[in-house]
Amino acid sequence: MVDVALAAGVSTITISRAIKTPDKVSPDTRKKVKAAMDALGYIPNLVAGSLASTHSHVIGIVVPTITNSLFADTVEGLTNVIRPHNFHILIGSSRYDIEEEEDIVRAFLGQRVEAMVLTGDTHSKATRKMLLQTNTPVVEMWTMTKNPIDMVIGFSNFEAARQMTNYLITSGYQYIAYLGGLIKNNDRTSQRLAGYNDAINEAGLAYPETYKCSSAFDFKEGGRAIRSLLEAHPEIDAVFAASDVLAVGAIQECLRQGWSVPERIAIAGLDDSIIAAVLVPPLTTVRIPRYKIGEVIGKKLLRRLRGPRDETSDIVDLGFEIVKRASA
Amino acid sequence: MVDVALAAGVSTITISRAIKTPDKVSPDTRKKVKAAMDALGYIPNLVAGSLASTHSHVIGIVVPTITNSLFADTVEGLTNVIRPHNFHILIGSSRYDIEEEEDIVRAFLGQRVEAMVLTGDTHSKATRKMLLQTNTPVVEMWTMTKNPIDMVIGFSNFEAARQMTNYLITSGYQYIAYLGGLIKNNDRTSQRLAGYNDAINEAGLAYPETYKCSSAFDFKEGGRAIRSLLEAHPEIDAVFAASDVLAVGAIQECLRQGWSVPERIAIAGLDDSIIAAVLVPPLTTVRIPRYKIGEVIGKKLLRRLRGPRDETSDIVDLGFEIVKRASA
DNA sequence: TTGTAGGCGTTATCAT
DNA sequence: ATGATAACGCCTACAA
Repeated sequence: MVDVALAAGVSTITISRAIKTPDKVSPDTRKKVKAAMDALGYIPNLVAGSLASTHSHVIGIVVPTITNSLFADTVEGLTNVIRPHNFHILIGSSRYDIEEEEDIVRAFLGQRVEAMVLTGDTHSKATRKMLLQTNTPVVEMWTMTKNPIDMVIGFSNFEAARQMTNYLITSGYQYIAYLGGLIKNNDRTSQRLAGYNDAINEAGLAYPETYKCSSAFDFKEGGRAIRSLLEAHPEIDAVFAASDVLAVGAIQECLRQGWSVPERIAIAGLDDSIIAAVLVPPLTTVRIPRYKIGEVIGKKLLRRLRGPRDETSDIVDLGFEIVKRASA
Repeated sequence: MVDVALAAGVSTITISRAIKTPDKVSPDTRKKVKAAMDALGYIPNLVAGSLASTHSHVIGIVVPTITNSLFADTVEGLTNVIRPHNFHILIGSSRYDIEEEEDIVRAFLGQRVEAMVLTGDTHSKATRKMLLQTNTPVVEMWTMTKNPIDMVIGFSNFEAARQMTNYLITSGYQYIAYLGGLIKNNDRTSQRLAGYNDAINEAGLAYPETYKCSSAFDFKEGGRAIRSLLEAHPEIDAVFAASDVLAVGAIQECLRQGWSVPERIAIAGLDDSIIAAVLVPPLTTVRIPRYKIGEVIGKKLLRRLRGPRDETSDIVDLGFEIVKRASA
């Protein structure tokens, strides 16, 4: 910057202003500065800028897995909103482990991210403490919670599961099993299970505990689960898989076994992943506003970080939608 | 850090050393420092550290789209390798636009990323210039090129397309159309088209230009393309879609139209995306080592940035694999 | 509209 | 093994 200043015949602060707040500099100087910058190939050191201004222009986000295109949609929505404002994204994947999440949060806070976006509302004590103590704006996403760290932007996993289960019940299925994800330290999967239980109870139904399976989100697990379910309980006529991955795996297995879907057994999922619509039969599932979640996070954070006071609620429920297709 | 130093009764540099190079500090002081840090909830400011040391511990990566789980796999592979070494990832999506890529590269260099990972080998002049001038380690991925900026880690899109086309030819198909992505400023799609052309020519075949379609990567485009192809050229008995997305869209459209796959028309893809195996019929496609690409990038970069001199080649061809399934 | 002085929170360097 | 001092490259505050 000193070099550029010398070349342009001005002081360094004028260079800084010409870059950050061009309208505070005369058009003439602006031109000279631009020329000097180009000539020298100057790229401002934003690290130094961050240190001096305490504005890093970076937002951190932790997702359980990057691979899963579900969260990728949210990340894409977020970047698209914040990029025009010169914000960037530091991304980390926790592999569904709150200790790993803690490590990432610590590292990102060290990088002085201006805000943190976390998946779900289940975090380690240390994570909560660090975030509160540093007074970092926080978004917990893909969930709804009564007791947020700060902002919450997502949908009710409980309601999504409850309504889909209800849909199966009112469609006339009598023996509805449940295929869910691992529950430990995962509020999304826990809430979905709770939603299923609630719907079943409300309807006055009662099944053995073994109507419920939980496994990692994996095609193969979905197949394995449905096989053991139907072996143990041949009366089962519908399965609600609280994740499309499991549902798809289950449907594939049914094809292999010659069990027709939905005639022998109906299968519903949750996510409306990209596979759901192209599957044969197309999957009845719950559509989550994945991209929108990212966009809303971006908008809320921009306001919180730079904008005027935000009067809108810090808890945003973006809802979901039951998508009825042929599989159930 | 000053507060921690005071609390521990040592100087700031000792705090720094206790964190970064614990073995250079006596076990006793280490304990005192740890206690002071915990008591104060101290989180070191890595921004200041980056400025002082010129090591940001951040690697930038630009992908055409985050949404696409293809690149997400690569990002996941990369993070998993570098996380244990305290490196982090700044991610950006260019939306298949080299001007956007340029903006992102400029911003990331401003953040003083220690290395940049780019998709493909087609970049703006300014992008190349910035990267070379700043002497930043660069990886161009998902491609092979004779004229790299620095490192190249990927596979030959030309060969992948050529071999798949060949497979269709040797399988006995006579009229093989091509469905590809948009070619402008995209070396991957261009190379795939070239590979198809090469195989067709080598086999002594000749088709009208209208045997080739190009469109955005989108289910609907795949469907639209195959409809117009078969209307214009009913003799076509196979389609090579140089992307699974297009292939899946095409297969879905065939189902709708009542054209059996592969009897009426065979369809092959490229990517081996997660959908390929679960589709009905399962998709014949080309498997790309997506996750591995990310891992190798991580390993090479770690060596380049911190390790001993790397004697292995800076151009790594990770190959691909023809996956034969029922659709062709 | 432009400039001066000082500081952001670390780490490199050189000493002890 | 520990410390004193001076950067790192920019921005804030204040001044002209």
